[in-house]
Amino acid sequence: MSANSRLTIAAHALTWIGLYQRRGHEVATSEQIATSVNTNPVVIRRLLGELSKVGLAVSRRGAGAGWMLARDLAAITLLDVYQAIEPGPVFALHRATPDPECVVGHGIGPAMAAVYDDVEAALRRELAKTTLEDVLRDVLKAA
Amino acid sequence: MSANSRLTIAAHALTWIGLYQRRGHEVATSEQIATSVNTNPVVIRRLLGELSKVGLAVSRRGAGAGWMLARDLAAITLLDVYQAIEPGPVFALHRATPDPECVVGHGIGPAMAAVYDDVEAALRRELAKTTLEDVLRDVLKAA
DNA sequence: CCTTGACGTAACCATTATTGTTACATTGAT
DNA sequence: ATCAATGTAACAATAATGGTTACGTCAAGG
Repeated sequence: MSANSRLTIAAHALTWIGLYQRRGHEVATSEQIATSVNTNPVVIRRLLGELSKVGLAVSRRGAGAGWMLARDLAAITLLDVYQAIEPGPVFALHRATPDPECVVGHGIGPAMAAVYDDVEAALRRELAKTTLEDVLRDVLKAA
Repeated sequence: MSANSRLTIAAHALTWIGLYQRRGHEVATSEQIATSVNTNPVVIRRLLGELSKVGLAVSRRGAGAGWMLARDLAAITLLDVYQAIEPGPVFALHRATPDPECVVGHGIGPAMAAVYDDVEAALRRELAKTTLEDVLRDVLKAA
């Protein structure tokens, strides 16, 4: 599976902003975050742009611009982040429609879809258990 | 996420073989399966090849060649199939190592890895709940 | 022993998602 | 008016998936 690191980067960015703000700073720039993540600032701006659309982050423009959290770290779960940035499901059905004349080809789609729904629900339940506050606590504990 | 349909196709193929065998046939050809799945026979052979490596399917060569199940449908869970064909994890950590001088950059990897382990475990638990026998029952019920 | 049907596999290509990068218009406090 | 940083377009590189063609290999049955 094309493992993607979008959730990792998004959680990293938000956690970084949260810690930075707790240390007394107003806003964090995409360049600062990109340095910690070790990537390009545009990657950060793109991700935070998606997060701002769903009300997890807020950006300021002009002089003294940068990013802030829209809510406290404790009020953001990994599920919130996941839903903001993950478009498609983990598993897909057939690319081309299976043979509808075949019993299996006809019934396999709904059967698998039901399973996939349960799997996605379990995945979401698990992601909902962890807040970014939890993540930050683990991060500081490891230091 | 690059939603992939490999699990769907694999479950479809195995279920098809299982039903075909119950109807009294010895072996199923990749061409027959491909017709039901609506794809190319090579795609089926590639997938079943991976499944045979972990002991879920068996192939015969020569004249009268084709595929058989290595175990009954009731003894194959979707987790078995998933583990045979899914190489990587659903979520990945950073592509490039984050800044180790940064508190967050240093601790975020292990923190997220722990969460991802729990998520994968939940996903596997869910897939283990369904056997191909269950899938076939749903398929026949829909007919 | 040789024909034959299907497997096993390599080699491409097309499509898509993700990530990295450059470039530039826009914003808004100072 | 300046200027730092956002918002966004555009493009390349990489990788995974899936479709296709081609061909060597195998073994049952004539």
